[in-house]
This record gives sequence, C-alpha cells and structure tokens, in this order.
Amino acid sequence: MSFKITSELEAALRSVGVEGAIEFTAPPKAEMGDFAFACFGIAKTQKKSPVEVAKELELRIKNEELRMVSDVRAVGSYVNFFLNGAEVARMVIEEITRRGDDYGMGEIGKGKKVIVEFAHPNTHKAFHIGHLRNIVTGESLVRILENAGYEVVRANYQGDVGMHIAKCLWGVRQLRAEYETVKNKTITERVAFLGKAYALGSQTFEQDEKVKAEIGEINESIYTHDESIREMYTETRGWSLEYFDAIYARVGSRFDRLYFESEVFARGREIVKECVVKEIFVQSEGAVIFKGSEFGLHDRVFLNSKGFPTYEAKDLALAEKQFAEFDPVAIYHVVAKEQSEYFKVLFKALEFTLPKSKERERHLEYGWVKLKEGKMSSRTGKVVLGEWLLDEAEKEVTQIMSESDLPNKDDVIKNVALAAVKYAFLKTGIENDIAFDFKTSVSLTGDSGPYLLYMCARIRSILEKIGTLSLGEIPETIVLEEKRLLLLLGEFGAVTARAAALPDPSLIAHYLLVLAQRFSDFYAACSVVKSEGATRIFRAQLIKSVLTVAKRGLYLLGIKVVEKM
RNA sequence: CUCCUCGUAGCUCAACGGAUAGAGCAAACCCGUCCUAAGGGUGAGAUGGGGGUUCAAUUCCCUCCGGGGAGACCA
Repeated sequence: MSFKITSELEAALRSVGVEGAIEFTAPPKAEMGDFAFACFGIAKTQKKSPVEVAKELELRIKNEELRMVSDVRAVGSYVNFFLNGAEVARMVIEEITRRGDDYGMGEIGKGKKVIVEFAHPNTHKAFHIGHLRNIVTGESLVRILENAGYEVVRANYQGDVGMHIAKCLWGVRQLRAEYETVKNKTITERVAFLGKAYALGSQTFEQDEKVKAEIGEINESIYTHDESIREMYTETRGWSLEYFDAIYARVGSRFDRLYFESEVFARGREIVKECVVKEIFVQSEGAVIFKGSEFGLHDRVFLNSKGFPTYEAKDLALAEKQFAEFDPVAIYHVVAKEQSEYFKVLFKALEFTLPKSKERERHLEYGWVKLKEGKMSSRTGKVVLGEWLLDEAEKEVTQIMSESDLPNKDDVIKNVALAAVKYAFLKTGIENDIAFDFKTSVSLTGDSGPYLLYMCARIRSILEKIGTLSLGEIPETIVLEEKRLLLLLGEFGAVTARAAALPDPSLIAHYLLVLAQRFSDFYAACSVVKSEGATRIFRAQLIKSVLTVAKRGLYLLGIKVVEKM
C-alpha cells in the first residue's frame, strides 16, 4: 500500500458517488486550497454545468466526517480541499521517519530486471561534454529505476573496432615521432594526442581517395588482428580505457558489465549471413542491407561490400548477448537522439533475428549539448572536453570558497562542482537540447546543484544546534510555510514514480528545486532554534524530514550531499 | 526530396488537455545576516504565424515559417 496524502479525499469523493479516475491538481494560489478536484468530467456525464456539480459536491462532502479535511469550497468548476495542517504533519513526518531512505521508493519494478546501457564512449576518440551528459543521465536513470523497484544491470558498450579507430590509427602513423614521445607522458596528454590523430585521419579521409583506401585497409587489419597494426591498436586502446576509468571514477559511476564491439562483431556477421538465406537481409550493390523501407523506415547496410559488419550488425549480436546473459524485461539504450531513426530500423531488424526482443528494446534519447558556436564534432576536433568542464566548475567553486576554512575544503569543492555540472545536465528535460555556455549552464546560484546542497547544509547546521531530537506532539497551529513544505514532502513518491515511468530525471531535479524554494520560504518565516515547546520539536522534525527527502532526491540524480559548505 | 524532432520572457529552462503560463540568470530597487546572504523580497518581462477539434489548447490535428537531426557500405 503506497503512501498517499490524498487517499482520504479520494475516499470522500467516492462515498458521495464520484466514479472513474480521480485526480487532484494544485490550485493556482495556496489561499485557494491545498488540493483541487476538477468537475468537468462529471458535469459531462451528468449533463450539468461543472459549477453546479462543484457546489453539490461541496455540500455533500461537508456532511462527511473527515479527519484530514478542515474545509471544502466550491470555486467555479473546482472543489477545493483545505487539509488539516496538524494531521498532514503527523502523517507525513511519521511516514518519512519510519521509512527513512526508503521513503519515495516504489514497487512497480519489483522482481523485474532491466539493463541500462549508457556512457558507451568510443576508444580513440575525445570524451566530450556530450558523453558527460550521457553518463550523468544514465547514472541517474539507473538510480531512478532501482528506486522504482527494478533490478538494474549497468551496462556500457564501448566501440573499440570500426572505421573511427582506423582513422585514428592512420593519423597516429602520420604522427609517428609524436606518438613515440607521448608514450611517456600523462594519460591526459596521450588521449589528447589520440584526439588529434583522429581529427587528422578523419579529415584526410574525406579529402583524399588514396587515404580512404589506406584507412579501409587498416580497418580490415583490426578486424583480422593483423600483425601490422596489433601492437599500436592494443596500446592506444589501453590508453582510452585507462582514461575512461578515471572519468567514471571522477563522476562517481560504475558498471556491472562492459561490452566491447570487438566481442560482438564476429557474431554480428554470422547473424546477418544466416538471415540472408531467410531473405530478411538482402544483397544490394555488394553489401547486405535490411529493407527497413518495407516497414515505413529506411534501408540500412548491415554488412559492407567487403563483408565486414557495420555498427548495425554488431548491435544485433550485442542484443543477443544481453538477452542471453540477463534476460531483462527491457533494455534502455541511453544514446543521443540523432540516432532515433537508426534505432527504429535496428529494433525492427531485431524482431526477425531475435523475436523475444520485441517491445523490450528501448532507445532512451537525450538531447544535444550544443555549443553557442554550433555543434561539436570530434572529426574536426571542435569539442569541449568533459574534463575541461569539470575543471572549470572546480575553479569557479574554489573562487567562491576562497574565504572558507573548512577542514575538508578540497573535497567540498570537488563535490559542489560536480553537483553543479550534474544538475545543469539533469534539470533540462531529457529529450531537450542544452545550449551549452559555461556561464549560464553551470550555475552556482538559484536553480542549481549548489543551491540544493546549500539547503542541506543549512538544515544540518540547525539540527546541530538543536542537538538530540525528541519526539513530541504536533502543535495545533501549523503556519502556511510549514504546511506547504509538508504537502510537498508528501508528493515525493508520486514524483519518483513518474520519473521512473517516463523515464526522465528532470522531474526529480525540478521537484528538488521547488523543495529548496519552499524550504527557503519556511526558513525566512520560521525560526527553529528560537521557537519553543512543541513548535520547536515539530520544526526540527520537519526540517529533518526535508533533509531526508532532499538527500534521497539528490541521490537519485547521482549527487552527493556535503555536510557543510 | 523524404522522414523525425524542436519553436514559451533579453538568456537558460518549467507547465498528466484545465483556474491568473511558473522558475532561475541578466538588468532595477530593497532586506547588512538574528538557525550558513551560495539566501530572501518588490517591480518589469513570453506561448513563431494561420486554421481546426474541445466546455477548456503551450499541450491534440492540419498548414505555413524558422532551427536541429537522420536517410547505403562511419558510429
């Protein structure tokens, strides 16, 4: 039985004859009531005016004995309920205290396993802020789904074979001397060198037919594990992976299963070849394609004319492996929305090669991180690196904290900076683009990660002054700021449930912002330390509940709370 | 050319088909700190154009305009 502050209201409406789904909305102004019930639906079925229906309901509900409700008023086409503050307080605080960190957890995913596949950077390529958004988003989705009761497998599919590698290695060959010297340098410098080599190879590839052929040969050599390239391939691949590990650690993500393209490409080719016989895939201009056009989609090449598997063929084998290993009810691929059409074709092809995957594969598309100056491109080398962004955020926070003398200041700086970056990515709806500009995107005030951490630090500070929390009766009078905070705390479970259903972390981010704003209202209006008796005890319990919910919400975003800041 | 997406204050973002479209930043003024001012308050500021469906449209449909993406051997 899930906790619902409106369950008594629902029961009351039922008892006076309301049928169908009952949903409550918040009135536009707090003075108008705490919950509103719209009467348009009933008006339609009863063929009365909604205003009339609202008035009738008001009269009938007023006759009911309701513990939670202090007043009912028909306002226009709505029935507005005013809740009894003390009752709400008892209910909400009791529930949060009892459930602690479990407060807001759901059960729809209970007993179900899902895979969330995210990060998936390609080796030999730059790790830019788009990848950073991916990891931050994926990490949050994992936590949100776990919070809904799912068992989540964290997967990461890393591209370590393919044309992009060939392009990079061609570049490395051209920059042979630099390659030899860079070997002894830091991981950052080695990876920067790979980015440079990739840009060189990629640009030359498009301009020079001869180079195009050479890169094609390198690509084959990688697939066939040819001696000519093996050592260079292995070493540079290792650099990328070492670098990725450092980034995963820095942003606080981890994976249960690392998949590599190199472990699925052979099987990918087999699957397509088997299906050519069954005429699911057909020969065309020397390549093997899947006729997506017969399903209102578009055709795609699965094996190129040299017989090598493309990205699409590898994905067929990846899916096979994932279902064989985990048999999940769903696989979420966290991939930028540019590939939405691609995934439609892939999933259609999978219905033939792996029928059980039907309805279980899902592309979780997220928006671009656009630069003010235009789109990023690792081909041209015009990228903003993920590390740069984190470093930059740390510099800003360091400046703000220059006066501070916290003992663990460095940790706090790192944490606050990471919170700022993560929140900046997560507060925008998952499918929307982010127009990236450091000054406006990574904010440290207002609608920002640090603002949320600041709320937590303030609460902790007050609780420290209060000392041991005793239990006590809820005071008779609850002021507006307290009541609004309580009602918001009561909504947390509904918000986390919806965030998991969509799924979209921005709902949690937005909830936390409103929570922080309500807390600020409360903070300005009510003193905890200076209050007395029951009020003091109640307020201390209230802010402790706020802290519990805030911490849990931030956890769902992948953000760690600092004690002081 | 085809398909997919997006278009809300100067900027960055909100709004299960519902009441007076909410925030933050920037800019103006105020609260000099009495539980951490990384805070709070006051005022100003927006649904690209045109149709349609509906009691009700930022939200659904059509169309136009504008941005972005995808469309055969990259991922």
